[in-house]
Amino acid sequence: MTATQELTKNQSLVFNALARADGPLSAYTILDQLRNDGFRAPLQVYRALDKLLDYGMIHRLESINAFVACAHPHTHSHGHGMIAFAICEKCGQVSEFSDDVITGRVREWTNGNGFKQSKTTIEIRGVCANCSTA
Amino acid sequence: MTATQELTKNQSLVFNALARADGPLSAYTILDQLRNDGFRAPLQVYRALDKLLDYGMIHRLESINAFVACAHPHTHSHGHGMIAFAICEKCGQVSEFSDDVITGRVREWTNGNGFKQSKTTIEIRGVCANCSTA
DNA sequence: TTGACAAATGTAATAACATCACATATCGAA
DNA sequence: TTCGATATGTGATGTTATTACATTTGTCAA
Ligand SMILES: [Zn+2]
Ligand SMILES: [Zn+2]
Ligand SMILES: [Zn+2]
Ligand SMILES: [Zn+2]
Repeated sequence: MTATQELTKNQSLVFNALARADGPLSAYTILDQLRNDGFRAPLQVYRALDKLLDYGMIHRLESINAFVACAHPHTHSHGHGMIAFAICEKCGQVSEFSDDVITGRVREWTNGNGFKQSKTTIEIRGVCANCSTA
Repeated sequence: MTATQELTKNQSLVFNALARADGPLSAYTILDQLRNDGFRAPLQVYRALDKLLDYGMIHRLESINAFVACAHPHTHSHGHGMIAFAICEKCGQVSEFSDDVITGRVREWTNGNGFKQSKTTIEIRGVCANCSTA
């Protein structure tokens, strides 16, 4: 299966919940939103989330235990450059960006130290432009 | 109070547990290690951890829900440069480093986007040099 | 010294996040 | 059609973190 194709029923429901949200959602928030669609247990959500993470359609924000739909599904190639997230602690907005210099510096460190990197998390918490002017 | 001074009893116990560990510990692991010292409830650990984080003596690893004693308490100035952690998924070893170029690039992004950064997490998961040769 | 306030501690209960174990169903290829 | 891989349903359990409230300890000024 390729990334943007033929999701199963549960995967579609979970992805759509994230896609229509204006910010990150926790697994249990998703569960509550999908009760009327037949969801009864956390595992139904977590299994779908795992697949969607595999497909690169969503991201997990480790610092807030939440999940967000990928903001740039067509433009950035997950798996190559590292992705950074700026998370507003006021409104929950998440901005996603990729920086080749950061990616390069991390690679230099890992190569220099014989560290075989598998996954890298870069999360910036703070207050977004909108919320600081308001 | 300054950072490396006069911890309270509980703060000392928690800090020493982290300092003598060879890797990160979860709050509940610390709790279990301190049962004989009178610890009975998670909050006793979490409260001490919060203070030690304030003092910059320990770090929280968001991607693994664990805490680690600062590896460079005298050399790096927490609060200025951002700190990155390389976490071995085999042995648990954590290497801590700080990179001015990464710090600068993140600052460029946040300044350019009007984002007021408060805390930044950079965590690299993978396998350390020792574990990949073994 | 004592009264008052801040900081630290003790404890139980609860909330929030995530996985295990096992049964059943669905789908596609041999 | 039969087999294996994938997906699903469900309850129980495991793990991480916080709320609420009572008590103790330390500090300092009146
Ligand atoms: Zn993305
Ligand atoms: Zn905001
Ligand atoms: Zn440190
Ligand atoms: Zn290792």
